[in-house]
Amino acid sequence: MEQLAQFFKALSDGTRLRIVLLLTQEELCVCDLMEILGEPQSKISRHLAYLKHSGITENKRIGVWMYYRLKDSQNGIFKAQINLLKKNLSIHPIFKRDAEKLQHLKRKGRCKAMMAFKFTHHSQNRISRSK
Amino acid sequence: MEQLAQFFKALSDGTRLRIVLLLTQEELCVCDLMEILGEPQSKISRHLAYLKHSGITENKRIGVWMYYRLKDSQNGIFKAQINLLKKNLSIHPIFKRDAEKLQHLKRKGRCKAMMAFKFTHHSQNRISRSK
DNA sequence: TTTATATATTTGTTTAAACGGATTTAATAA
DNA sequence: TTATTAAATCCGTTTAAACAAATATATAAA
Repeated sequence: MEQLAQFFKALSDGTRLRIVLLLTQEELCVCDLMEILGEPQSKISRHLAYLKHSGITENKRIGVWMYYRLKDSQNGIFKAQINLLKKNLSIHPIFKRDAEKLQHLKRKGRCKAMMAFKFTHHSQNRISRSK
Repeated sequence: MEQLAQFFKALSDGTRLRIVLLLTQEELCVCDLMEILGEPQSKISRHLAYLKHSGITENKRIGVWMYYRLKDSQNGIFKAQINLLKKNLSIHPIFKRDAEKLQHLKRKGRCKAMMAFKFTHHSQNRISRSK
């Protein structure tokens, strides 16, 4: 009960809703989300921490980047509610725009790729910085 | 967007979740909800006002009683989310218990019927107090 | 009219979030 | 080692809710 209320509280903020909808497409790092949402880093990080604490997301570190995704072993009710949201919000202007920005970002190269590109042009280091 | 966030904020409180789930069964007045949830009047009223303000419920007065129901012309997304909740929460102990209490209340007579009963035994007034 | 009842609203207090900007931490490159 | 970058956390302030208890309002009964 408390868990369910907390789930809805996590969805009761516009920024978090946008993040969750984007994460239904694929896992993303903080800088991807900063770029797509146009919000400052501390704000994105704070909301991601809130989503994690609410049992909605989980994350993994890859080098300097922290990737967030919807939690695999998520509560079945959570999963169903989010799937329904995804289905119904595909035409909503804001979410649609965010999804398009994500596609654009993928085409032009995400933060990781961008950094790698930058590094290859400043030095002879490998593309991947993974540990 | 803001409307959607507000919808989820309305569902982010245990008392309001219980009220919404009960209202999926039928319209109820404040005293019914007080009895089922075992919460004080001001708390029930406050949460009902919040749900109304969030576009989830509407109400009508019948005599002294104010009946609340899920808004007929509700946002389609809201309706879908609530339907899904209803479907998935029928086995949840708290909501199940609330639903049972409601059935019991209907069998033994709701507040309106109780008051009418009381009045018929103290005077010769009609059962219905409706204007 | 006065009285009783159902509900709404106010009051005063407490707690949770939200925010931008600054700082800290962790990883890696130089 | 130092420098750089991504991300987390802290700081100080502001706003929204939650609550119980008290009071106000509306309706209908006596």
